[in-house]
Amino acid sequence: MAITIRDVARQLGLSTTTVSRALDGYDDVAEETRATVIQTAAEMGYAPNQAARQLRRKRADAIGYILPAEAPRFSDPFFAEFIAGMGDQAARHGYDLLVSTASPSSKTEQETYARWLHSRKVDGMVLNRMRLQDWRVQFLAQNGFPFVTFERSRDPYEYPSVEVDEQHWFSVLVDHLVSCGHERIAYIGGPDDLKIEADRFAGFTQSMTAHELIIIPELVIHSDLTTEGGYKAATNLLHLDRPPTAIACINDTTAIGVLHASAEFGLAVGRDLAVAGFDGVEGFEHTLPPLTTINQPIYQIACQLVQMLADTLSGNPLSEQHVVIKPVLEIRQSTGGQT
Amino acid sequence: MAITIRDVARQLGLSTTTVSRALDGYDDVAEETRATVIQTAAEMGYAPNQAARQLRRKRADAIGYILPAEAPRFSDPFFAEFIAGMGDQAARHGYDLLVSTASPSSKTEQETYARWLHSRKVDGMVLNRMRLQDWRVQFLAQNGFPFVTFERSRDPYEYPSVEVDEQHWFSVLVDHLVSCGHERIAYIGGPDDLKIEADRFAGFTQSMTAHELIIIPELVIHSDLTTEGGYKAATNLLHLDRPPTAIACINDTTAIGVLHASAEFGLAVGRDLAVAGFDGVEGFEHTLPPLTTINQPIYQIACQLVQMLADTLSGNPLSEQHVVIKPVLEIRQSTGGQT
DNA sequence: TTGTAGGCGTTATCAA
DNA sequence: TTGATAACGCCTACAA
Repeated sequence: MAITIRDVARQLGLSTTTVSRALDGYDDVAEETRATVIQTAAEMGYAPNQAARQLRRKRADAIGYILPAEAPRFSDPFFAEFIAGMGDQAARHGYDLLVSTASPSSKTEQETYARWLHSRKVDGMVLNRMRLQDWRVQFLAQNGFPFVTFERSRDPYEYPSVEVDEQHWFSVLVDHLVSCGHERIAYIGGPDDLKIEADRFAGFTQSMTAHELIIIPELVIHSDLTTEGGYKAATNLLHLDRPPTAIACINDTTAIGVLHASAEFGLAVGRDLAVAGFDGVEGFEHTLPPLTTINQPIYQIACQLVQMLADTLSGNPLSEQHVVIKPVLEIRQSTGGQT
Repeated sequence: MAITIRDVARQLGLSTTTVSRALDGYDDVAEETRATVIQTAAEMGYAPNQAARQLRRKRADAIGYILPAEAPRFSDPFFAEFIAGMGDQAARHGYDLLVSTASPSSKTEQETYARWLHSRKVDGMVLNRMRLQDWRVQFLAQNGFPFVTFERSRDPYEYPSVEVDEQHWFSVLVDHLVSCGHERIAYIGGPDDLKIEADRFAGFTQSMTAHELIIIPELVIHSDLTTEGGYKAATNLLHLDRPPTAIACINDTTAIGVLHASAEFGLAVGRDLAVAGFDGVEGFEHTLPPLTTINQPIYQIACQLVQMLADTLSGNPLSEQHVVIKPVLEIRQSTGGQT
């Protein structure tokens, strides 16, 4: 059995109260007492039982994140980076990170959120991959449960969030394609109910319209944000009688698949065909050719989210409720940019 | 405040005992009583307080995983897939997955393991990226704490694990390079203390020796398992007076960087230079050219690990203590394989 | 400055 | 079949 506070107290001939307060840094403990307590506790390998502490303090010192994993063999590096960021920042604040997986909008997803909320397993949650109408926002907001999000759904609730002006930056990406001389530009997006799909496609439309270019329906494809999806979508596009000269992808992962399909068609990406992504996942500057993208600091965004959640949980007012991050357009060879 | 079991009991005019037992499926409760209890509890939105339950039951219904994140902007997709697999399987067994991050062998890592163990935040742990001598194995084993690992360290303790015969399969990979006619083969590895480094390099040596080829010291490089590291290592290799004609990489992520460097040197990978990786991360079949690799079912391995841990925790004897997974050699274009 | 005592919500033991 | 009661380990008024 693990060592309890009572064991430490008994060992020292003190009451559990004193030990508890010494360890928690209260100032009504003699310095000398505190010193011995801390030392003895460390020697004995004492660590407070979390369950007991949680029960008493009514908080879990944990934050939750439910990975929107669509399928087995889910390996979008975006999430590795996102989780690493949350984990690091959570640790800095003394929080644990509880992770579960659930298919978006599935029954499992609902059950998991409900269970974590009701059972107080976590003190707050981080959400991303927001949907246009997001039941999670409604559910958490209505239950008064703390949460922060990356991207904002369109639900009429007030909550802290970090976001990127997706529409604007996607239009910047498309502007870049246009400035390279492209007119017949395709778009490979994601599921219709996702906020990023709506925003990024809006950015696509915005830029095309501003340049008086026509959006050709057969060049607009809904895919699933995976490399495999991008590969298939691009294969279809390149089979067309009049294929596009440029393809703007909703994310980097999709773009990788497009690069592959292009190569199979014998096209030199950057010369015969321009390809651009969005996200800026670490390591994707090493694709062939290197991928032009909108680079968002995913790790920092994840840190920022946890920071905001931690502030909320400890009652610190947030200086900014809606943090807007400015990503960077990285022009690389996949759109003919310099090496 | 959340609804407690007492609220439910009061509502029904029953004792908390009966409610608890009805909900937990004990058979000494009248069927009729159970039915009303279950229904009322659901209607009231009751969910057991986890902290109280854990305190009483002396288990957390959670398993832990500490992500060996070396640096910020950590985005190896291997881990996204690994976490997704663990999360899914944990959920199936009613376990939560607690994730933290720590730099390998850092003080933080030690503190986190110690804290989770002593505070009983988790019932068991999953380890990977094992080191040759792994303090984690010693620490957990000596404390009698349940854990499972992917790969085995060389510590003299008995514990359940899943592993791949890394040496054998890396030698298969190198055999393949040799069979393509290569003799001047380079190796880009990882940190010296990692089990996979020792094993995969041993596989390299084994194959080279078997074919009576010379291992040229300047063609053996220690890198850091990242794309960036692979890029730099390959750049150095290709700057040599007599560069290699083939490069075997310790993992896929490293290989991606090698592909990039090769392109910068104007080399057509698959024709001028052969490149091979190891891991088989989902989506990496779409690199340019598609990467020859040893494909391990990462998702399934993660599931299997959690399954074994769950069995251990519930006292089921494991049918196999050391599960050996057979990966597959995927020959693709990066080594001149067929399209 | 230190100790006593009660309770957080649940489950297990024992008695009815 | 059900209920009273105690205990899990900790924290915190309150008392000393």
